[in-house]
Amino acid sequence: MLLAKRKNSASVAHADKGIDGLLGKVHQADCVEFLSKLPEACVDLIFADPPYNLQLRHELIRPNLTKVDAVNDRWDQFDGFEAYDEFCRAWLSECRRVLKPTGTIWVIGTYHNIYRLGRLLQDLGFWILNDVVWIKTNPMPNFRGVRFTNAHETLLWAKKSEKAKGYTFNYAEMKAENGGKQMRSDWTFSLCTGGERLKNGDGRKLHPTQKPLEMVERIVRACSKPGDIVLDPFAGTGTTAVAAEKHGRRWLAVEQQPDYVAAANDRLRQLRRQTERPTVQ
Amino acid sequence: MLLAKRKNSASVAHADKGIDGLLGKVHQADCVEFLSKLPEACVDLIFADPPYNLQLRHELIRPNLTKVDAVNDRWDQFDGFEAYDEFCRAWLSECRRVLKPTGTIWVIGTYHNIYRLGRLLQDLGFWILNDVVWIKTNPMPNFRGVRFTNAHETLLWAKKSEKAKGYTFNYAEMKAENGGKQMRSDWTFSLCTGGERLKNGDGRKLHPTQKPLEMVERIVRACSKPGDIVLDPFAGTGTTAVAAEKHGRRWLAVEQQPDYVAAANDRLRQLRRQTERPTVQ
DNA sequence: GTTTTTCATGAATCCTCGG
DNA sequence: TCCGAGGATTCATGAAAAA
Repeated sequence: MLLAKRKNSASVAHADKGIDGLLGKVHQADCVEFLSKLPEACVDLIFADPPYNLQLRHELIRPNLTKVDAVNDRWDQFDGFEAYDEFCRAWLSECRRVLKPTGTIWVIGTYHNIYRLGRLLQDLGFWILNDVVWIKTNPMPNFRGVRFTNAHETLLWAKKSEKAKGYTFNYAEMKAENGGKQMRSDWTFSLCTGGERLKNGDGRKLHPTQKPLEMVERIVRACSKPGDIVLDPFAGTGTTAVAAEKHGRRWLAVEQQPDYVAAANDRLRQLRRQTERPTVQ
Repeated sequence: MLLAKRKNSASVAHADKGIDGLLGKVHQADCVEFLSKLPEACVDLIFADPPYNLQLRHELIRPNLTKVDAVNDRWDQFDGFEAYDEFCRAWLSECRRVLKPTGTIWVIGTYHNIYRLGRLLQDLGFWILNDVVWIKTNPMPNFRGVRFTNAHETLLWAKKSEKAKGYTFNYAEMKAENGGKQMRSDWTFSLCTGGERLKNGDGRKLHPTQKPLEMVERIVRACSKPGDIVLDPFAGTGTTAVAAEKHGRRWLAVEQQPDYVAAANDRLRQLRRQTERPTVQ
């Protein structure tokens, strides 16, 4: 099946050619199909921000009677937990295959999906190193007053297996960043807004869930070395690619939706322009 | 099997007698066996602090060459994830059975077990309302400098099913407690230490993971009403019972280990004495 | 130009009751 | 099970508009 797919695929069969030719680009492709063509054990760090399967059933109206612009994109629709689990098992398995034994993976989610992801990681043989909580300084309130304000998301950091050795953790750099004390598992960042948030032609958010660049940069700096290869299987608007490039890591990224791919490539072109010719004072 | 067990059991068969006679006591029993004898839909709130399945493989030595007193009790030993899952499926199923349709359950854990518990909750039909992170002001550092300081634990709050209605959430009280703003999903408490921490004869901690009373009190006040019935299937040293009693809730608790049961009952006797005859000024 | 006010908005599983 | 009415409900931030 997989072999047949490979032969029929229009894209280059790169399984045994290394991945040099794929680096530094956001590839428009299905994530699992793309990963299946990569050679084993070829990346050092993975950052994955998959669909959350939010299962939103109704509209939500604010107290001022405006409607909340919720995540209702096609890519977040799954036919129940089983379908979501199956999808995640597929991409996580491929991630594990392409991860070097010295590499680590990060996954982000909310209570809607993170418990499924965490258990899947463990079932697939990954070994969790930490869970980290992103504490949001400015979360959306709970308008109906029926729950606690959902003010955090969860990140999981895992190595390839219990026995895997030699993963990268830049302890000293993290300690320095935290004012001389060990970096803890609770990280505080604001939502991605303002100039950092990519907008489309109408001035509206281009992607519903763009992550704060600073947070992804911390992950890249903590868990990889300059020259390492960083992979993002759900690239979205390319935040991981930007973080990797800013810190001298090599990278490759996959994204299904063409409009996100275009936006990400624009963003990266702009970054490179700025780097070559820094802002005039 | 279960029926036979019931007949042979020394404890009273209380399945069809209500649970009034069981209230206000810490029962020494196997949790699943005890719960299986309770009638359906008889409790309003459950707080469960199950074994974490820490999977500690080696001793951990501090930089000053002292040994870390880790959780290595028999009750935290499981034969892999599968055995742990099976155990949790059993007690969570019983919890769901005895929970009223208007009731909710809280479960606490770390990355070692919380992803298994969260997914199990979802698979059993519970509906997660929030995950809450307990941010520790004074966590144990990571002595080897190979991971981030593990500075939080995770609590899950769920109702009996997606369709379940009428659960208790004392929104206004929580908002007041948080200085007039909605209570968020990140809670900061210090570890249970000092006078609150129960000690045995040697002056050593009696229980390895005694939870901060203030945190459990918040849960009791947020999610139950005076007179409601609170259940703790892993009572340990009776923190949930103390919290319930302090706030005028009825309660019942189960604990396997006789020494914990004795300590919890001592603690509750002391609380009642204080309540009857407040401290002389 | 400067300060103040208004307004928009963010990964959201966001109600209850009676007919 | 669905529908409609009643009623209770928001925080931080940045941009735009107004003073």
